[in-house]
Amino acid sequence: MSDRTRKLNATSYVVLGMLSYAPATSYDLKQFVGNTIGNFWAFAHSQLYDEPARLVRDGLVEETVEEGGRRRRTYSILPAGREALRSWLASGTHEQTEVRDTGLLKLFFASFGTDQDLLQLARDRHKSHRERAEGYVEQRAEIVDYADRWQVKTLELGLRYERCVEQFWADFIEELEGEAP
Amino acid sequence: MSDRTRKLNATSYVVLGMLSYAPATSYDLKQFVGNTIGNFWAFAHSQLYDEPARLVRDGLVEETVEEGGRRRRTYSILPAGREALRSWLASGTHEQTEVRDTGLLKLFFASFGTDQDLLQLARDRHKSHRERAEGYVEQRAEIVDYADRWQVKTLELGLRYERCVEQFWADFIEELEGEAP
DNA sequence: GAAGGCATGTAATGAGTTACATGATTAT
DNA sequence: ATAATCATGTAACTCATTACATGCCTTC
Repeated sequence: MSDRTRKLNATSYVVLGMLSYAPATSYDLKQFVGNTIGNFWAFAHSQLYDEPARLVRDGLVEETVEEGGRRRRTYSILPAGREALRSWLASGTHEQTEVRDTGLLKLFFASFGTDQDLLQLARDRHKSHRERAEGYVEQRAEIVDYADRWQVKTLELGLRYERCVEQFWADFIEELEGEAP
Repeated sequence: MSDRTRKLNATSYVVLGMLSYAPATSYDLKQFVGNTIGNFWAFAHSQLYDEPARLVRDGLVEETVEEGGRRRRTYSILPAGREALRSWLASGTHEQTEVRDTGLLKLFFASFGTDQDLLQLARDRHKSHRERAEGYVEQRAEIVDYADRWQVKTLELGLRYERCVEQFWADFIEELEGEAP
């Protein structure tokens, strides 16, 4: 364990959490993240190569290198890592949720564009949120029988969120079309 | 205008958008952002010092330095900057929305914590989203009479989102309490 | 056996965060 | 006139994004 304890961030806990299920390579992490929390919180694949290396340096994870071949690196969580995750889960959660939505930014500044732009934006966003909601429904059906109960719950929150935003844009399109028929 | 055109990002457009209303110092930007889009997409104040400087380098914004005193720097948008904003508003929007919510991450990994942690998490998150929703209601009342129409709309989306997530956690708390009475 | 995609990684750059510093203004 | 807070900025560090590079496996 290194003495200078770095402050862990969200990426750290995602990696620790994933590794709590089983040892994994960076590629495994990438796959798992891509199908689950990557839906709402995206990580570039290089982050999933960098972060485990940092956790090794921190003494929370250990690395075993495949003999010969491609010398792939597999990461396993150490007791200190499990402890870090537990203590994070037990700590208060006061950070503000961030919703990074380019569509919202464009709506905010829509006065500097045309009416056409805005209508197009609303249609794009409506479609995108609807598709994502549908994706969640499928995903839920696929995993509901065997996945971790809380993972399924997470998906349900995602679904509610997408439905809500989808509805917003639908109402908004209607409002716009009512004005300029 | 510089020849190597950097790819602008969300921060860039926020600054360009704000400056489209009127010239401003970094501090002005910080205030405006803090009261509006900062609610869902936060920017550290240093970003609002760095980004205008980059936009100057890009030839999209110009800087005038106060004579004497604190030599404060005021930024104004140039025609090329307005054009960049317009063209962004006219372009398609296909980026996925990111919802960076620590609560969601903790829910996802809740199996590695205790039931108590989870209940506490649900209560924290419920409270936080409720308060934010209430804040939006007030904010809307304050600005609805004079603010830009689309800015108000943005706030409405924020409000719907908060209500939706608030409800999720409320239902979830009920579910948990139903199990371990 | 060549092509295409999956798996694995690194380097370079750019951006974001945190901490530090200090000048101005207001309130007591 | 001192404290507190607002306003203004920079430096150091960490993190994220993008591009590059290439090995391995499947399929045709």
